[in-house]
Amino acid sequence: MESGMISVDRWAAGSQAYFLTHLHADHTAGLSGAWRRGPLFCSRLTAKLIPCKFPGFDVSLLRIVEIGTWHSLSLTSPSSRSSVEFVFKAIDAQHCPGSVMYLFRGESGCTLHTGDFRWESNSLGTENGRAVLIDALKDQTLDTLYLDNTYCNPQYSFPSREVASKQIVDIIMSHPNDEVVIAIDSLGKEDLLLYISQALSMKIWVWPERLQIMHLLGFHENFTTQTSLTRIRAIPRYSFKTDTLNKLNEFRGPTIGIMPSGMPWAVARKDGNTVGASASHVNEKECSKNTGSCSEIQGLGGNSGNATKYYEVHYSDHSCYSEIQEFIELLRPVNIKGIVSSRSCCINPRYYFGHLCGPEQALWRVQQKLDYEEDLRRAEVAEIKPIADGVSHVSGRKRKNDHMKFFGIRISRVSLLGRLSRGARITSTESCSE
DNA sequence: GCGATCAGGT
DNA sequence: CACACCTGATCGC
Repeated sequence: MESGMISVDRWAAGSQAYFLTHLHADHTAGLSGAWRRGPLFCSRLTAKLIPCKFPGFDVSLLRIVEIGTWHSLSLTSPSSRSSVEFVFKAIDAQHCPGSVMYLFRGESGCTLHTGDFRWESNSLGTENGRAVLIDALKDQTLDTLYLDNTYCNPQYSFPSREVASKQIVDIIMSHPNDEVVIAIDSLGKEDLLLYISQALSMKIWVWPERLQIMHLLGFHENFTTQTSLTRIRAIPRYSFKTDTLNKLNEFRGPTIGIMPSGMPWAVARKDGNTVGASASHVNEKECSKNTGSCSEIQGLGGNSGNATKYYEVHYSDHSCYSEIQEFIELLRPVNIKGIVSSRSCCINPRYYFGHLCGPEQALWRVQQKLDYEEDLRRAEVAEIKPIADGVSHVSGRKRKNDHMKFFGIRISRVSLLGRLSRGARITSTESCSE
């Protein structure tokens, strides 16, 4: 998001406030230990990880955004030089540790930036997120939704991370004597590793820098850097290749690999057709010793020689199509912008969800509001209640250096309608890519 | 020499 | 196919 005043996951000069959703590299391009361009707003956990990720970073720039409470921000309009007030709220994005979405409310309307997020139905995190969003938006129009559209295509259907975790444990248990290698990144998949560790009552090896991250995240018992203590190791994804697996197979005994992020179920091509559809969400493959390439094993009896086997299991930290659909149906934004700019048009949110957004969605929300009023039979609900709560006041007073204020605002019916017309104008000119 | 950015790979 | 992230080349300072 670039409003001229606020940037989300963008680090070039020209903004007065910078917001970080999470610490993956594709959202921190331009950030470094030497970055000094302004206050950086992020979750408490992300703030804890930043000095490790960016040594030398000036931590006095960090502004910790507590999840679930409103924060206020006063910026200066570049054109009129007058003061512009915003309030914003962070919501757990359930993507990786510390990841959040940001909901902004100001004179120019209401904007939600999801960052990367997973919206698993029936999960506690989603229940909480839904309640927070409903409460935060009340009857207001969401003018713009910046959406994690990674899997915004009906072809993309995969199970919850809980189900995928069980599949992975099943695979490991079916190889009780083998070495196990799991590919992970510098942040994320901790819940999976914890689940495996607990299910098998076994520590998991990680490389030293990753152990440091684990300790910062509060995991002290389940991980080790001693190879002698365990047969399960998590290695960087860029090290997870046939060569590595084959060498382990050769020197440490029978080895299987697990790639918890492949896309074995179906592939949506640019022409919209599907390739390699698989209902199981688990692919068993083997590493060729000579060519270094991998081939798929058809069926269970396909064991050929001593080639290393590896499994692609779809464990995703992004929402699948049906989860994105549920999310958009909840929010009914006037405008949607995908934050993932793919070469293919297969994941354009407008293509599949155009009917759920547009200016008429503002009217939809007003109708919801009218229904709500009728239910309550109270005239006062025509105005939104003050948004400050006791918890935010306490947490705000405790920190003197973070320059945050908390206050309640009242938004009248008139200002709601004012945003309605602006939303309509935006929609007629916006395209989906940014 | 360093950082930012991009291409190409796993 | 996609993700996250590596390496290496290039550009600008």
